[in-house]
Amino acid sequence: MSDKSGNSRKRDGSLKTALVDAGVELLGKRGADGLSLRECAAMAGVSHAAPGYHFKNLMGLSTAIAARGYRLFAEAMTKRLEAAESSDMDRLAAICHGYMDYASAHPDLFLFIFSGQKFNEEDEDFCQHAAHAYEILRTTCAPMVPPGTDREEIEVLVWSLVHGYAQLSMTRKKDNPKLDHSWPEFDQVFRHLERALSLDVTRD
Amino acid sequence: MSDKSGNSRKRDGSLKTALVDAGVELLGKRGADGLSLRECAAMAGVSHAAPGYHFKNLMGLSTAIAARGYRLFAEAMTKRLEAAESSDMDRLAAICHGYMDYASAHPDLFLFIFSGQKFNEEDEDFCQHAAHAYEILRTTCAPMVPPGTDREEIEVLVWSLVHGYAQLSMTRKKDNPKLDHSWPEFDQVFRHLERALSLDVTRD
DNA sequence: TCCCGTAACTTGACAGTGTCAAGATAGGAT
DNA sequence: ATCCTATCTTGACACTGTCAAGTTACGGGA
Repeated sequence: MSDKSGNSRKRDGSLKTALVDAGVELLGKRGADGLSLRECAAMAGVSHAAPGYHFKNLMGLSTAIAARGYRLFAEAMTKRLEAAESSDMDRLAAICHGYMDYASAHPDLFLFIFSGQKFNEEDEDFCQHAAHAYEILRTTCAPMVPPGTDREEIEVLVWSLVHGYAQLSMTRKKDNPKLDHSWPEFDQVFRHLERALSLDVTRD
Repeated sequence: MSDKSGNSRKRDGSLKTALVDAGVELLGKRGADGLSLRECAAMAGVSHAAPGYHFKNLMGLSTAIAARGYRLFAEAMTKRLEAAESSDMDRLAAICHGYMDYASAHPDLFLFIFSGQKFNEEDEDFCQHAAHAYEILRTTCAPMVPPGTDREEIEVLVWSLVHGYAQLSMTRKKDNPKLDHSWPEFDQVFRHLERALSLDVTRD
C-alpha cells in the first residue's frame, strides 16, 4: 500500500501525485485535521522534508488535495449529466444526484473542500477545477432561469439546497443519538424545489 | 485583553469559561485550525497544561467552544422569533434571518461548528445546546408541514436551504475572483421556498 | 563516453504543538 | 491549626511544520 515504487528520482512530477494520493488516503483515515506532511512523506517513501519541495507548505498540499477533490466533484456531476440527456429539469436533477454521488463516494474529500479550511487561491489547478465545477452548475441551471430574474438567484437557490442537504447528511451521522431522527431522501426534498421552478418557467 | 485577573485558584470553574473565551478569540484571529491549548492557556494567564485539566484534550476544548457556538446560534434565532409574532410563514422567515444573523455576527464560530471537525458527542452541554437549536427549527417548521407528508421532509428542506446559503455565503469570499459573481440576497432566494411551501399548505 | 549543471531530494536543526505523569499549593472543611 | 482535595505547575516526550544547507542522480552537451 502506497509503496515507494523505486528509489530513483522522478523528473516527471510523479512524486507530487503520489503525495496527493497519500494525502487523500490519510484524509480518509485520520480525518480532515489529521493531514501531515511528514506522514504523507513516509507513505510515499521519501524523507520528511520532500513534500516541502513540491508544495511550499502544508497549505500547498491541502490545496492540491482540494484541487483533486473539485476534479472528482465535477466528474461526478458530468457522469450523471451524460447519462440523462432528456429534459432540462432531468438534467438539473442529474447534477444534484452527481453532487450526492460525490458526497457519499468521497465523504472525506467532500467535507474537506467545504470545511472552511484556507486554500491557496493563487493555485492554478485549484482555481481551474473549482471554477469548472461551478460552471457545470451554472450551465445546467441556465434553462431554469425565468425571464426577468437574475440567473444567480436560481443558481444559488439550487446550489444552496443541494449543498446544504449534502453537508447536513454527512455531519448528521456524527450527531448525538438524542437528536437523531429519520432522514428523508434527497428526491423527496428536491421535488419541492422542482415544483417551485416548474411554476417559475411556466409563468411568463 | 484576556488578563489573568488574579493568581488565585478558582473553585467555581471560571477558568473554564475564560479558556473558552480565549478559544473563541483565537478562532477569530487564527482561523478554525489555529486553535491551540497552549495559546489559550497563555491568554488566560495559566500554565500550558492547565486546559488539559478542565478539558481532557484539544477535542474537549473544541467541544466546549462548539457548545457556546450552538448556544449563540439558538439565541440568534430566538431573538428574531420574539420580534416577529405574526404568521407562521413570518416565523419561519424569522428563524432563517436569525440563522443569517448568527452567520454574519460570528462567522468563525459558524464555520467552526459546521466544519466537519469532530466534537465529543458525549458532552452534555454540547448535545443540549445543539439539540435546542434544532428544536427551534423543528417547532417553527411544524405549521408548514402539509398533511400527509413527513415533517422531517420540510425540516430538512428548510434547513438545507438556509444552511447551504449561509455556508456558501461565508466561503464565497475566499474564492477566486475569476469565479466571483453577484450574490443574491437571502430573501430573494427564500421567496422561492416560500411559494413552494405556501402551495403545499393550501392544497389539501 | 565523460562531465557537469541543476532539479530533486536528504539531513539536520529549531520552534511549536498535544498529552501525560508527577509535584506543588491554595482554600474550604473539620 | 491541620488536613484533604480540587486546582493548577513543572517537566518531559513524541510529534508537527518549516527552513537552511548538504547530497545525489538524471539529462543534455562536449
